[in-house]
Amino acid sequence: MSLSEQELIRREKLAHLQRIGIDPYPAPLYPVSHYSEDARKQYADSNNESFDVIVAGRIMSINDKGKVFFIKIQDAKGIIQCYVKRDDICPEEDKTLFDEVVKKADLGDIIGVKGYMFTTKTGEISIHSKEVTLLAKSLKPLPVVKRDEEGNVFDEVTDPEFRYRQRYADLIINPHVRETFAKRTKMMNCIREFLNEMGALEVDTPVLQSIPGGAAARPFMTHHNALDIPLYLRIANELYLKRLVVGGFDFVYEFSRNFRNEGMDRTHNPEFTVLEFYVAYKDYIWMMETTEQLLEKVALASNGKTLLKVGENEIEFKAPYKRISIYDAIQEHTGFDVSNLDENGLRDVCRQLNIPVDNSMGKGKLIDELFGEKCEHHYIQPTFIIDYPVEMSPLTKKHRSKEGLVERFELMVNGKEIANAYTELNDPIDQRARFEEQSKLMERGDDEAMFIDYDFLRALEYGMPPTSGIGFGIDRLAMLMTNESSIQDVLFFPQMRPEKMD
RNA sequence: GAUUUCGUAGCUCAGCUGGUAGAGCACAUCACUUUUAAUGAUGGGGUCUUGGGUUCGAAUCCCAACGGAAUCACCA
Repeated sequence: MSLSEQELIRREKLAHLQRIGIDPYPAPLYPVSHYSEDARKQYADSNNESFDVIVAGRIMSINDKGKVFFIKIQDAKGIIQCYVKRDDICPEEDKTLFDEVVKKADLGDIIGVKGYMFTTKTGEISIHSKEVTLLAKSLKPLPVVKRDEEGNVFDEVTDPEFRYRQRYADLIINPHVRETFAKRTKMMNCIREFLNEMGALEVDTPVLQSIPGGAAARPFMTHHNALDIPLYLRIANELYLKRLVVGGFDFVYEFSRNFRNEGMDRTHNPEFTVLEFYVAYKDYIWMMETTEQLLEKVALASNGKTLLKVGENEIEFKAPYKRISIYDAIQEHTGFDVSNLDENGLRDVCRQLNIPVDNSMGKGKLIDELFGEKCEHHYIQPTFIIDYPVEMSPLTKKHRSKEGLVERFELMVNGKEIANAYTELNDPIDQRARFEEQSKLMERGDDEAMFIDYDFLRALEYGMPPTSGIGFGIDRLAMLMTNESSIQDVLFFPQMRPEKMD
């Protein structure tokens, strides 16, 4: 690995510091007293009455005026300016500290500053430094992003490859990235609070599964050496949470990292997070109401309001949301009433609408195609699409009154599915028949059809209470709440092709 | 996986129809004891992603590889 000129200079500085006895990576704790923001606020709140502070952070800008330095350091809460005067930090003859630590400081170095709060001539609340300590030397030059008083940003680093591969650097130089991830965490905390208050139990279920169930997708495969068996990374946790409902936990939830071996794009990453929760003695109508309440709370928690700007659109998360059956949605956007059509009739409609079809597609898949191609993208405001045909929902209970349908809804927001919920199928005989139906689809060449999980059927045979369950795409929800258009921007470390390091 | 497009200094980018590279910031040295995109002076830094080809001559044209992005396919 060859080093750039700047990297060589920094390494020489490091060696020099060590030669003169200054440890560039000291071990003892540094007694930080304030975060930058808190110090500034306390100072302003007390009518600019000074007090002592000890702060620590990364040097983001250095303004060298000779025997006076203005150094801006960034900590977890913000940036604060430190005024460093040579004769203040080195009142005696010996000016080593100033000459070696302050004068030779680099952008990116982490330092600690002891001093007191004051306001500079130009009116900036700053720290008048009395002592400066090098806490960690930075050897790699950080991209320099400058900002002026009006908030204009100069030379912003926007290269996605740099930002995703070196997220640590992205987080240092792009404050809005830190905000995005803070919002994501607020959102998850809000969901936890909401569910915990309702009496839910957060649980962990297996990631390594011998039958990848609960969804239709290609799994990642691995191998367990001791047992000498293939194992799959989970594509969903649904069947395990239902086993827990059978076991007597009435209300369980899990933030499940799922893995699907499919393509990657703006809304898909091979590993992604789904919140699933299951509530005994409820149905999908109750679940719609709960979903509305939850999303309204989430919007408030992460943005302080319910009307959010998402790309070109303004989306209102205040409950209640519109509900429309999938057949009505298809009729509305295509003009075709497909509610009474059989497989061949549906295939005909698809052909008329120029939707490519093949013979492996069953009735459910065809309806799914129609909705996906012609309807989905129209639903910008939160909308529940309800009452799906039984063929595309092998884990869902049959509709209480409508023949051939199941009690299921998907929540569409900004033209994308963000949640999927059922009144869960708890009839073990029916469930077995549905699995067998999937088996036939698999034989027909549908590589997304579900495997039969006999242990899950055994669990249902003990009796599962009537239950409603839901899965939320947490990454997509985070995209909505943070107004990001790519899943890569709401994942700290999105999947990338490995970099060649030589 | 397919198509389109991009890949020049640590960063952001120029470099027109081929004549062996420039700017700003950053960096180095100096000046300046309240600056703020500080300023002034001087200076260093690039096998132009990699490998082939065309040509007297390639950052520039052609082919391939590698990496990113967008669109499509698969999926959430």
